[in-house]
Amino acid sequence: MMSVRPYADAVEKLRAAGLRPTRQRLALWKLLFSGGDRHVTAEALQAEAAGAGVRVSLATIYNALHQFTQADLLREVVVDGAKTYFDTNTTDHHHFYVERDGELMDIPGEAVEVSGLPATPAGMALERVDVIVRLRASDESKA
Amino acid sequence: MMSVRPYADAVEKLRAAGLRPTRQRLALWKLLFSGGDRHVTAEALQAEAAGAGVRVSLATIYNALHQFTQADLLREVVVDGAKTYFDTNTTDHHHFYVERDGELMDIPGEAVEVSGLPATPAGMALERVDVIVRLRASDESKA
DNA sequence: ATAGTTGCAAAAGTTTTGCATTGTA
DNA sequence: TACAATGCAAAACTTTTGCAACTAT
Repeated sequence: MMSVRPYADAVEKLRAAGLRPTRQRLALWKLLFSGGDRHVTAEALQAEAAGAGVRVSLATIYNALHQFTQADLLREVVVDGAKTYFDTNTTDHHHFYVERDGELMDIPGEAVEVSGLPATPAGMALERVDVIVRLRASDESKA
Repeated sequence: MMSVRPYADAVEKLRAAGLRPTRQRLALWKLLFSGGDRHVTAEALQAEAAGAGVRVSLATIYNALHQFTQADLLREVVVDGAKTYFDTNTTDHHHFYVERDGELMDIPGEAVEVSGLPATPAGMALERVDVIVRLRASDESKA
């Protein structure tokens, strides 16, 4: 018979990824995938979990984030040397990045086209093309 | 009268940037700008300096790299959360990145065009558009 | 002589690791 | 019960900071 518990989806998706549906992974899953697309850092996710009454160690958060990434449930986004962002949107897309706030926004991938790229060097295969549009508040008094 | 010492250019460029042409900065300058375009990490640059018989502390390397960056003599490139790269090419251009080797290659900027980007959000000004083409060795046995 | 620089070591920050404990199946 | 996952604390790393000693002008 079919389960009617919440998380039924999550349980199956985790199993499909070869990951046991543990309490922690389910809690993180819910935080990550309940709303729309999200961009989180390990630290922010831990704070959220804590706010939701779930105690998860940072080590476990990192473990889960990397496991989810390997299972193609998350995508790592590199925009700032200081912090690693994980994106719940794993489809082909790009990013706006507001350096001052550390805020990331998706740019749908279908619209964007990059032309004029040279051929991939011999012996190399194209893995992915990342476009990062860096923004600053236009009313910043300086610069 | 005109100086015929090596570094004459460097001395002037540093002065123009408001930086004293100290022994360390001149040595780093030479390492950075003697060849063609280069992509270096702080650690790699220190190793190079050491190999050239110049002892410079990592702290000084970081100081110099950031000062050069502020003076628009270098450009910071973010491709990997673990390490910060500095690029001696400050003109508008993009990058190939081979994750496995941590190798960066320039893609001339004139050729590349990014189209279909949505309008910059209200109150925001466009700072820069970075295109990173991630590559992997095509003969990698796995994945 | 003065003010900017350097070097060191220690601090700060993020991410990873090792191992005993716990929980899932 | 067995094996994977967790949590903690400590380690590993890169980058930054503070301050005494040094050096360019």
